Amino acid sequence: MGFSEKEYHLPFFDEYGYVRKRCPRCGEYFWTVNPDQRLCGESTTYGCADYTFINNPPTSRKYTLSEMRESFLSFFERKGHERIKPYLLVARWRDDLYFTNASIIDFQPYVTEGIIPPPANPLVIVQPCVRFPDIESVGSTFGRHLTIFEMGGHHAFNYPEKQVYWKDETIRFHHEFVTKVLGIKDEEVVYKEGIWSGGGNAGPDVESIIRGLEVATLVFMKYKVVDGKFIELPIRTVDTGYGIERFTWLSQGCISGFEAIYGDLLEKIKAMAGIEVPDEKLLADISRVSGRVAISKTSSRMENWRKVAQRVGVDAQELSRMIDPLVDVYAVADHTKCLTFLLAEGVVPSNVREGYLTRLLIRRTCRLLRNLSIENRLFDIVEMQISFWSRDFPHLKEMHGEVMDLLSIEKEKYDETLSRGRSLVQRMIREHKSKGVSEIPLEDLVNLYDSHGLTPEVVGEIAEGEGIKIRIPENFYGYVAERHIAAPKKERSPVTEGIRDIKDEFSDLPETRKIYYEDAYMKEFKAKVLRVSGNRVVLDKTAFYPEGGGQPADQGLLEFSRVQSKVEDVQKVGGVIVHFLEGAVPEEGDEVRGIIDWKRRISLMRSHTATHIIMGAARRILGEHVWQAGAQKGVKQSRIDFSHPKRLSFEEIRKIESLANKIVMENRPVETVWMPREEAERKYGFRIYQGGVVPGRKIRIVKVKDWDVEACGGTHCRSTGEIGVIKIIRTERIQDGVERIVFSVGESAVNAIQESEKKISQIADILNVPPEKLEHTVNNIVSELKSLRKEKEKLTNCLAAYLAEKWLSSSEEINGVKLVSKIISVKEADVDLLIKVSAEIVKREEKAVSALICVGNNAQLVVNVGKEALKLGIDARKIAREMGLKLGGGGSGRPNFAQGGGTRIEGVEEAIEKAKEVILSLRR
RNA sequence: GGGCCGGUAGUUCAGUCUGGAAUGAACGCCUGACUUGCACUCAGGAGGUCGGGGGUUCAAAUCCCCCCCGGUCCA
Repeated sequence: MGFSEKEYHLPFFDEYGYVRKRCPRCGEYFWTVNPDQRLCGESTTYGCADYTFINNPPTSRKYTLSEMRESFLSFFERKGHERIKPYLLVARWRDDLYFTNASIIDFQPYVTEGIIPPPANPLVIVQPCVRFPDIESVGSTFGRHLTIFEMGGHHAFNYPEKQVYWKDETIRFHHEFVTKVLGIKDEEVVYKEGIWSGGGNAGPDVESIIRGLEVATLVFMKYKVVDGKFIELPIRTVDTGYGIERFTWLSQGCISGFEAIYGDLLEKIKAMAGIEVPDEKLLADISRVSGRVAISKTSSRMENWRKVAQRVGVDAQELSRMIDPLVDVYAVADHTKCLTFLLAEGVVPSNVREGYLTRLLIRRTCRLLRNLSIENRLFDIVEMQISFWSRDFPHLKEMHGEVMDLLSIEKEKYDETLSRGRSLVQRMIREHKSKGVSEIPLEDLVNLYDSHGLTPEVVGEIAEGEGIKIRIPENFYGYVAERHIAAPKKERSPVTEGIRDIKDEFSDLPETRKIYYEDAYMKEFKAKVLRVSGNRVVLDKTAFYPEGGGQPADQGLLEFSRVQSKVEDVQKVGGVIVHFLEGAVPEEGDEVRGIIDWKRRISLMRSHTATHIIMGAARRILGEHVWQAGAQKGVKQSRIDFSHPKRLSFEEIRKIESLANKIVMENRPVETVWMPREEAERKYGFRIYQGGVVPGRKIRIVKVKDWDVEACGGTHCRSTGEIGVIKIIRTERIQDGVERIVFSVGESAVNAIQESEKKISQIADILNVPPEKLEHTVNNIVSELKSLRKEKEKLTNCLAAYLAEKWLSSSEEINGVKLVSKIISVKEADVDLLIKVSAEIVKREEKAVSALICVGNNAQLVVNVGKEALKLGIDARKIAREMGLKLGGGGSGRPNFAQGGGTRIEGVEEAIEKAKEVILSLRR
């Protein structure tokens, strides 16, 4: 779907003499002031242009990143925009993506959907962004792709009743910035038409191309995409993205964006790795054509080098050898910055979500460093990144300790994975070698990567040392991905079905007045019935808390015309609260009395406030990386999940518990206030979003005095003392990097303590010792058990030797072998003993065959054949099988030893006879 | 959230597919011999609820189900 010329044909273009053209190579429309220009001028894989700013910048001077950022911000400030502080890298206020990957993300969906007003309008922001999809390209594209970068955005939100500015002004602002502030000539600036869509929104966009490099995208968001159709949005948003790093590179005209961004930091990494910088002129030539590089799942780095080599006129292999180390250094600079910023925000590397992406980044960095033979410098480089970026981002310094801790834990895990993997691969290789296979099959490579995290490169290294070949197909990762897709998908039943059913049913009703927010201690209330539908009742106001924020719904009674019905469940549908009754229902218009099950409700309130207290305690004991990852309150037990890289130690749990109870005992006030979202964010930071996304223009802030502040919709105690006591029951590990604390409060906590006390005292009673001597006694018992077991073993051996001797003396000679056959009751000897006796017999008499049956509820038999008897052709398996059949079962084993059995115990005599028969028949 | 791999001696692991004695292997540990001493070597020894619980079976480390713990890939 494309937009017509009308969408892009702005007064600005006519005024400045721009003409519209279509690029014959890439097929895109663009605007230029140069009537002779044929191609669009963007350096892409189509080859419409090269970077012509290398060693020849178009700006009037060189800018550092910091200067460029400031120029951008202050220009738009002068143009009436308010400067806004950047948001977090981890988009914790959204559930549809992990990282902030554009400046507009900060204002979606609440501002763009019109739920809350923007913090300023128009506004300007420089937002650090993280993007993982292009990670493969970082380095090879000389700075066009980065995993972490700063996006400058000036945004205007146009409401039907209030227009700020739209397309023409936006392009004029951009043009003035690049020409007047940066000093780039008009004719250098090409505008390319485009369509932007993302996050459910879409609109036309204009990309700004200067000397081959796309430096900014000006998006005019005016549609919502629903079922593939564009629907006009009431609020039209100017969404611009200026690549601050790209502008900086452009202004410096250096070899790559990395020189421009990192300066001496890059030089230090180069020096560490001892990089021989290739010929400057050749390097510049490569950089100029690097816009053609596009690495993806279908095109490898080598393929791209072939393209570049062809243009520059060198051998592709040679080019790769020369330039790969430098490209790796570029990627290291980028990745270490990114991981430093992420860890500084408290992201815990794990196997899920943003934690997993962070883990990937760290592991990738380690591999790059290994390529460069400076694996041991990871921490040095991160140190350098922290001090380098602290100038502009002071929080990095504050989080220095946390960053290093998280990183070293993760590094250790990776090292363990690798060394585990190494021995695994070695064993695998030796097995292959012993079978005469000279190449590791693809299946094994996939398995090693998928199940053990070993990349084919790592496997190759080990294989080389073992002298075995491996062949890595070019599309290895694509192949692995395909296998994942092939896995069958499971159908999931929609749990919200019931809710969806009633959604429309009550949508015409006014919002229910929430008494539980006005007075959380209201136990009874009077209200009017607005709607009754089946067992579902809606009132004009209610003190029943509907399920939400991990707090279960209230229960209780609804009383009307001297009838009481049980309130089973309470749900919120939009702003309407629906009560689910059991039994009789009132009439619409009735006056009813609601009675809350207060014992339940107060327990839940205590649990909820306790959750906030524990979060505060965990953060203080464990560190700033502690973020809530989920919570559920209950009457008996509640749980709270949070990010943390290690299992909690017993000591840590105790500290958290003690600290939490200290806060309880201090009886701190708990305050709840409603305030505008933007004000809350400004005042308390993004920490308030512990419980996840909280919709709405005004949000409810719950404050435990000088301890914890969170956006929360739950009901809370007035002061912490009401909780009584918090008892941590246990901890679990939900996922790598996510710990769960299960706890009880108040009465339930006391019950839990009493329960465990009871258990101890019961155990003490069983052992007949006072509880304080339990440990000692149990130790004694265990060691006694062990020594008794050994003793028994010894005696069994003695007994076996004795019985063997005894039974051997009553053996019968059959067909040249000495058959010892016995039927023994399980009361006299169990199978284990018989096995020993049997072994003893054939050890003593090599011509012996022992066939013993143990009879109890079933019959189990053991057959041993002595060495001499074996030579005569006697097979224990055959005897055991035949005997087993007589017992209604079967048997098997090895030629000299076999077992069998069956349930037909009356067949034991027959079985023995059968043994004799078999011996007769088997004799060669 | 889904897929895959693993849990056996203090440690690293065989054994699991194809049920039948854990004489398990190596390293480590203990005792002794050799040695001025150490290392090496040799001889001997200790060390196991086969992650837990159910089921199938005459018989389960092994097959089936559930749970716990660890690893890993993908969204």
